[in-house]
Amino acid sequence: MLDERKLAVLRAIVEDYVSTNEPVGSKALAERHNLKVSPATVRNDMAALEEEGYITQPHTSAGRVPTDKGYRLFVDRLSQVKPLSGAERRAIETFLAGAVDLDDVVTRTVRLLAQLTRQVAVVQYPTLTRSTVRHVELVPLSERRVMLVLITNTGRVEQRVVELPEVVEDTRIAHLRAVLNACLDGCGLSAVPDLVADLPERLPAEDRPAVATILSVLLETLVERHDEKIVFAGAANLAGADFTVGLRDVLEALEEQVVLMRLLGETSSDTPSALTVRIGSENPYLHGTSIVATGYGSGDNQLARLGVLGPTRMDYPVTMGAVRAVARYVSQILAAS
Amino acid sequence: MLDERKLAVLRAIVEDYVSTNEPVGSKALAERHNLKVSPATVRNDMAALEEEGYITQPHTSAGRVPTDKGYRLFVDRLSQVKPLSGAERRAIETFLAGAVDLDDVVTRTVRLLAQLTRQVAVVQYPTLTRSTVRHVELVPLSERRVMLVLITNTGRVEQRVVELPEVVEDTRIAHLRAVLNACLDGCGLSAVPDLVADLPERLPAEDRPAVATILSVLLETLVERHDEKIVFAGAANLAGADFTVGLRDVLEALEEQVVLMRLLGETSSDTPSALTVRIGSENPYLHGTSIVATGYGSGDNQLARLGVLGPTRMDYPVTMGAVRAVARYVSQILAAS
DNA sequence: ACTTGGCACTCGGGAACACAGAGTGCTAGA
DNA sequence: TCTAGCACTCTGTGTTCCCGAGTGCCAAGT
Repeated sequence: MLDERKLAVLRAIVEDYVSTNEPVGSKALAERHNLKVSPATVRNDMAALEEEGYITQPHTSAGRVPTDKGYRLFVDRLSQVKPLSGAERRAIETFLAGAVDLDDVVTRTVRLLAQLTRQVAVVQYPTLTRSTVRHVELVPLSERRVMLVLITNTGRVEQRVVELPEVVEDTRIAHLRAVLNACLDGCGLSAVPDLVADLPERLPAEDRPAVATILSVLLETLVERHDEKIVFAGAANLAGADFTVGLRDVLEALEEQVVLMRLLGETSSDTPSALTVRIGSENPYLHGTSIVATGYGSGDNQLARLGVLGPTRMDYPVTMGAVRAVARYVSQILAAS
Repeated sequence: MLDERKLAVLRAIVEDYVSTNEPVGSKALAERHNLKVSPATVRNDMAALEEEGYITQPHTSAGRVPTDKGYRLFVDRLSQVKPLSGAERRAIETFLAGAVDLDDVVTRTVRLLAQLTRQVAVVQYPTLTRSTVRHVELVPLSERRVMLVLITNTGRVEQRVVELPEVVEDTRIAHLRAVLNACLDGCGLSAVPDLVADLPERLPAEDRPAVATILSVLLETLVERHDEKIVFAGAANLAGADFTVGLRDVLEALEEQVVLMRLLGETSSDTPSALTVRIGSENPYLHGTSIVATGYGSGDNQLARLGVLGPTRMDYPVTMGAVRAVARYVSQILAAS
């Protein structure tokens, strides 16, 4: 059905269209790529490709444009991820190495990725669920208020102000802190609910109301942050691009955490670090855009996802290379800290 | 020079143009607003207004459009801030009251403001400089690493991992923590450098290298966050608007903290809570856009600024009302926590 | 059987043009 | 000082026309 040359034609069409943003015709194709056949032959191949749904023409007597299906075939079989240049790799490394805390790592990552790909970059904050507790701190603020601070091994810090049901002395707070840390230090966050379940019973009865309140806030903190924050950067890169869907819709999606989460997709449990490419109508919400994403995190412990979003007409090999490289470096940074 | 009726004409032109986005002509003006004079008279007034530079016409034989100078006069003398409806006020209150921590307050505020004004909202994080220290925490992570956590009275938490020059026992860390808290608790952040200056000398000589390292990180934390983070929301609202400057430039400015900071402007020290309106070319960088901003914070302690950015052609009375109201409510929330 | 050159056909986009309508400035009269 | 009338000047729109890029198909060549 699709012999070698037809695939070469498809590849050429995708590459030309991506770089020129104009429907590509048979004549130009035969010239620019040395296909060693005449425009007429190319036309026949193009007709076949159109028949199969890989390309289409905007109007009669215009050049051809790849369809989503065409891009899909291109990504799957006709292209290979383009690695970054040495200079780019070094730039990434030094830029990310300057980060001072987790927030900073994420901010730098998202900006870097946006600049590198000239698309919109999207980064999900590392999930807490797989993190472990490094320290729990209780800071008395006033007689009946305590600040609960939770520090994880990824450097994340969560804090909540807890209103106590009754006055609790500082020494009792200190004791509770010691107990909590002895109990939780080094444990995975997902194990926390089980571990603290019988805690009130192991403490003096008079403390129970306060302890129960504090624990409920602690658990709430874990749950609330389960669906994690997502940030984006590079919206300015959308200004030039033309989507089949309106620019407004794209910007709205970017500010809607839930939609963005769906777009980034789930990390497939078997190959978490594989690149996911969603093209045009393959996307759950935003048709007309493509997404290149991957999981990141240290080693086998995948923490979250990052990727870029752009028009369907994007340079997939380069974008995929950038996403993969950035994911690797940020994983490295996180593992080191 | 400008009698009462001419001012009325200018007001009518601004109002009409803002609502229709089309140059407004003399005939329509005389009809829609009951000026009780004929179109011809209006034309004479318009000629005068144009002479003075308050309005202009895009081409000969098109209606008139306000200039920046015209909007300025409108804002200063011809309009009054439009208060929000009761329903809106209640909605703001309940929405902001649901915030769980400082991050959440800021996020909710910026979204709220964007939705309310249908413009891009910009909120600066409360500055640390005027905050006071509520607690300093040192958490031993390993033999030579300590996490420094700084908690302020605004609920802000800053953390840094400190690499120590030598092994320090936990008990000595605990002692240092006690000393630090005794020294700093309740003090303004700006006073911290002075307060810790002689600290190393008051401690055993063997601890000095470690103490010096920790203190330098602490001071660094204060300095680094001095220029504060700014967030925005509602970029989707830019999609419809037309700026004289390109959409791309606006989006770029929004992602550039420094530029955004300049746009929000300084809180004037004498009347910190006054509304600042910058129209078109009055803006330092982004000509063609207007900014309505104000300081916020509890009472006389102005913490930071917030505002909205939109096209010069904006509904100033409504926008100013929304900005003012949101600033008040968020100040209230912050004061309570 | 595949490739190639030739040829008629289609359609989008740009240039040239005319026209209606909105809005203006000006002048004369109330 | 305001108003009515009038001639003038634009922009935007609709029409027409034509060029050129690109196609599909067919017949001839390898």
